[in-house]
Amino acid sequence: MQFSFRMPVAAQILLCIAKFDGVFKTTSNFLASSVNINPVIIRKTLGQLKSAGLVEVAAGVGGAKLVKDPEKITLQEIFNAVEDDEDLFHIQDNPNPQCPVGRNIQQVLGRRLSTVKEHMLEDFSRITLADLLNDINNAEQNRQ
Amino acid sequence: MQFSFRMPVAAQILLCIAKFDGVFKTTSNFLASSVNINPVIIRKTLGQLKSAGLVEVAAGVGGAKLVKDPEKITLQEIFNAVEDDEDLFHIQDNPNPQCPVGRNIQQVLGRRLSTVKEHMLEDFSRITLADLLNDINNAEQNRQ
DNA sequence: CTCATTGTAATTCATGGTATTACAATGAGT
DNA sequence: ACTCATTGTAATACCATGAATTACAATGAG
Repeated sequence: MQFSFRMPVAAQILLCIAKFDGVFKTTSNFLASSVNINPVIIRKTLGQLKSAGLVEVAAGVGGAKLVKDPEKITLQEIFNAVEDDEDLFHIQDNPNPQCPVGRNIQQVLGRRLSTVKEHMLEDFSRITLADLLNDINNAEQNRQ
Repeated sequence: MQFSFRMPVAAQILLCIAKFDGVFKTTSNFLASSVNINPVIIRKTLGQLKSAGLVEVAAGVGGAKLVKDPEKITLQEIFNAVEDDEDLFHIQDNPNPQCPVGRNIQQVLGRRLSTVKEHMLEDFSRITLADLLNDINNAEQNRQ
């Protein structure tokens, strides 16, 4: 069990936009070929990133641009842009109200797990797009 | 997108076993009625918890018991018992090797995200079954 | 031996993520 | 104004997986 593609795809999209800014027009087809995923998924994701105020997309002409500096874009924003705001874990909806464990489990576990999720988001908030871009550039250098 | 029932169910099972120790025989049917889930799922989960060395199950007779004190059982153990050891996020398997972003994204994002997962597991390791049992008992008191 | 229970396999069902097709709307370039 | 590549979005199909369910042999105390 793991989270879906969404956040990693969104991150890769933003990395490409940042990396190829001014060099290539980053259309959904261009981005799709980097990620190796369907262009429609790219457009949908770009729409979510646009709603989150991270990019602007040129309808008609094509291509996307960052609205904020890579230093100002965190993985938390990216995560929130493409994932619903829901609990980390699915806790059974209808536990037995007759059972002292069942009738309290949602509240008890829910509280504990929401703290864990908050910490995860804090971790994400400390990772910026600039960090990732740096990582990519370093990895490219080491490759040679 | 969220994690499945598994870990919360496993936690509830262990809580019931701890809570009803010596009072009721905690068969899969008994546990299933507290969680309100199919008994087969309970048995499968109990099997995983047994493999992890957290409980012992009386085949034939029925009923399960904790092998360790609730203070010694952490949410991390429970999580690892029922979830595969895999990355937190699914990162695209076949990114474009021609693209400088595509050919490095797995390594770069993977490293960052595995750190986040480690932190999550550390959080889990600080929550014990005894903590949850306490939470349940407190919630029960406040209910009156 | 009996019988409730476990362990496990097999099957079905439902959900949700991803792929794909299709097409109207957009808007710079001519 | 027209063209045309591209976006935005709906609709549909497909598939993987989690959960429910059925079935039954194996277990082991009484």
